[in-house]
Amino acid sequence: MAGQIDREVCNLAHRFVQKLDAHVRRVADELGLTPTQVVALRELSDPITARELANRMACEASNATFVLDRLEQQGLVERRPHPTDRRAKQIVLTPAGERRRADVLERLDAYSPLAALSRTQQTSLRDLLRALVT
Amino acid sequence: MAGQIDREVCNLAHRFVQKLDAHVRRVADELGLTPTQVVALRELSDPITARELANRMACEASNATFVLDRLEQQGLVERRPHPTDRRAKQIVLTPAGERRRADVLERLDAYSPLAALSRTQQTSLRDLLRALVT
DNA sequence: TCCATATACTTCGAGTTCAAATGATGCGAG
DNA sequence: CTCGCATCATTTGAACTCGAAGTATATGGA
Repeated sequence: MAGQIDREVCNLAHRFVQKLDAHVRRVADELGLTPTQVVALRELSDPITARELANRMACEASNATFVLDRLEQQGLVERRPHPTDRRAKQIVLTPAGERRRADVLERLDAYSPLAALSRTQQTSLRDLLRALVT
Repeated sequence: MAGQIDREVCNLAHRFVQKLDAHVRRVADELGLTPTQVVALRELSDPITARELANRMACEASNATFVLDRLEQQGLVERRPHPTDRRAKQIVLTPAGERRRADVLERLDAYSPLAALSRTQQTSLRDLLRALVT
């Protein structure tokens, strides 16, 4: 049966992503942030636009707005007018935001979700997923 | 860099699961159900317990309670006392629930999320994910 | 120049999720 | 038998998600 393996793979993918989320949640609890804030800080490397953040977070733009509201309230980011596109806004980390981001990265990197796989297995997995997503 | 491939794989997995969710959402819209109801109906094959449903749905028990409330309100399932364990309840599909489930399965199966992969690729993917989740 | 279409951001509602607390029942160790 | 701990189901609260609708700006072509 074709549906058989479909089912299992979907279920496993779901569980794997849940595992990733659980780790993010753990880090968020440690740092007194919410999970989405952790992900947003992870992705906020350079000054980027809100849409670009949504792309990196793989979510809708409305979610980016939502999390940026919170981060802005906490003084971790700043919304500046975009230099060339007046529709857009440039998101910039404040100094406090930079420090927070450093904490986030340090804790996130203290765990490799792919540790159970060898290097060649990791690249196989990457290639298979690439084929599925595009 | 190790973190490099970690990042990409996690992102790809996230996007793949989003694609799966989008399909479920589409089916849910077509049938006038919510996405979670669709997933619950898919998993409700035999009379099972609420905990078992949560396991199959890969979610917390409280979510199973939540979705069962809705399905019960709509007359699609029934909660019966469990024959041997008085803590548990047996979830049974009503005739209307059986019909609904048939619709759900038909539409869900009309699309294979793994169509982009060959059979051997599918089993490779399954094995890699198995190793990650356990 | 002016209009049609596309894009950036935001607001809002409905539905989901997890996690913690609660009450009832099962079950094994002493 | 009974005490202590595990398990089933439920309730509740905070946060997250999507998608649709609305406003402002951009951009290409008539």
